[in-house]
Amino acid sequence: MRLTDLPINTLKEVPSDAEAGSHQLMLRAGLIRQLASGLYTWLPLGMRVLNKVKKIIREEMNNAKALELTMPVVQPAELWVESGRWEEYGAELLRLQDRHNREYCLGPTHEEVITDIARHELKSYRQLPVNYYQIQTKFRDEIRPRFGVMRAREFVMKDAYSFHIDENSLLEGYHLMKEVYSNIFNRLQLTYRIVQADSGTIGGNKSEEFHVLAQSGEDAIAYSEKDGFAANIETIPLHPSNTKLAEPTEELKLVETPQVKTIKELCSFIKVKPEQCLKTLLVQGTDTPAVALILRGDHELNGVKAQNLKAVASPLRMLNTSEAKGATGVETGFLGPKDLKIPVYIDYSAAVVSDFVCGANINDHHYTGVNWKRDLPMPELADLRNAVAGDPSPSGNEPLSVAKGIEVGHIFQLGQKYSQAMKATVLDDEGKPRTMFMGCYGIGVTRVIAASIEQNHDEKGIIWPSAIAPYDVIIIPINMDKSYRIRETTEELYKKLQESGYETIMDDRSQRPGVKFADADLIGIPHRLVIAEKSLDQGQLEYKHRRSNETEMVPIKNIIKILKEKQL
RNA sequence: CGGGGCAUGGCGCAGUCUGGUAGCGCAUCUGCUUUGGGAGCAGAGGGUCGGCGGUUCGAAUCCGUCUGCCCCGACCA
Repeated sequence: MRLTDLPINTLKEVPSDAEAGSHQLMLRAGLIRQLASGLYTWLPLGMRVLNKVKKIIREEMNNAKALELTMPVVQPAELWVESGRWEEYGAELLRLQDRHNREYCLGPTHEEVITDIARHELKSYRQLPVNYYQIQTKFRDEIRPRFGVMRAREFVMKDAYSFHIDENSLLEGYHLMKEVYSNIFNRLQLTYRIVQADSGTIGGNKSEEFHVLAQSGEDAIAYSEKDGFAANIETIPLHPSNTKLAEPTEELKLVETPQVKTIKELCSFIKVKPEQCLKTLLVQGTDTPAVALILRGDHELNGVKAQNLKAVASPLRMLNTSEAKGATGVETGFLGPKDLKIPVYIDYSAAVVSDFVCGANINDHHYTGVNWKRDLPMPELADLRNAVAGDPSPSGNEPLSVAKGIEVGHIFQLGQKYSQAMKATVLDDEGKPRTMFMGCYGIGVTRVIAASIEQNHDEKGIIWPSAIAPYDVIIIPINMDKSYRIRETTEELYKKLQESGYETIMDDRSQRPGVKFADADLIGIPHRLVIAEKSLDQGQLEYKHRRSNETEMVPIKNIIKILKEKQL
């Protein structure tokens, strides 16, 4: 493609809305443009990347005998009522009505539709197992779209659904998909990790997530290299600490702390570390207006774990400041476990802190040098927090490391949740109807692209992995307008590369070299070939890989051979 | 949905406090020069200052209201 035929509108300045690195680069390189909150147009350059990702996914899915189909984006409410999710799914499901006031939704996922297809199309166990998939636009009315295409409302997803006669077959299908996903993410040249996960609203039994490791990730993943364990920090059960409670060394002291309401403020006000402070959170109780949960200052409450306590109302609800004050008589910043007149639970790790700092249950006051047993009785212990780096791995005693991840894939063993609700049965070898077992498998296609950029960029721009680069090669002629030789050589080279199957950009714009170099770097084309007078005399051109800092002179006539060698 | 911020040419911003001729950089177009890392000079086009209502002789600026977008928290591929 000649750049005179392909308008690439690269931006020097960063659009002020873009926060994440990948979002900024996608806008600057002209891959996408925002239409409204969470809605993006894929421009021609971005579209090429999108198509490459789709192609890889299709090839690997087809290899595994999965069958491609396409289901409607708009789905009738009846199916969702039948599965129970019309009520369950909540505000994220965008509901709409047609001219006859019939109810529909925009598909955030397609379990209902595919189960409906399966119950009509699949009659016999002889037809199983089957895996249907599609690559299609989904809509989820996210509360807060952000990071561009990373969390958009409209996005492209590859979703696959498998149908099985029994649990064993489901397991086989699940493991096959796990392998297929690994192949896909390997081909996409992503650094990723497979993580144990919660199945959330989709439901079912076991599920695993594929996370691309990146600083900007929204999920925190705990892992241990040695035993190969990895899980979302929210899903890891934690046990009572082996640490012994140390003997008190400080006197209990009441300290005036005016307006000091957060752990951060407290730490700088009285010069302690967060792990030496205990924080008190109030949630709604089952039979009481309030239950107090005590955590170490540096730890995070885990909602699912807290919700599992009998005394805590489900679903979990934090009290707002006025309710909290009503239940305790104290402002929220000054709550503490000592002399608190409501049910109290304490996280295991908070129970082994001695000489700690906590709210005094008196406005504008905290205690320092507080010790369990000496100054107050030990409350009931529980596992209340998210795992952090250094916690022991559940599968051994290795300390866990924590990394940020972007969820790009999720595989589920759904079981019979949908097939049962929607009566999807086949006849078995005795002619009896049997409810099918299902698996479902998603890949965030558009998110994969953002994730790839998060992992592959530098201060100049994107560095595409060869597998998904919009073009393989860019030719930059220097002073083409003035030199017939340059033009001629460039045209010849362009033709030769195209014929050899390389997707090539030729920058034939009348721009200064600096502009061309900057654009080439920004849009991240892997191989750069520069044609200039000085090297032409030797029959050479300059080769540079986007990832490398070095250029080298190579003979023009050997260029195809050289590109082949560089392909890795 | 709760908390915060922003809305002025395609993009990034100033001007708003203290009402009085709408401005800068980038981008775009024309011409000349320039051509190995986002050029220089000369010229040009492009804005009902998010919408509606109000105050005023006069509103980008003050008041009210609505809308959109972004950021921080609870959801997910």
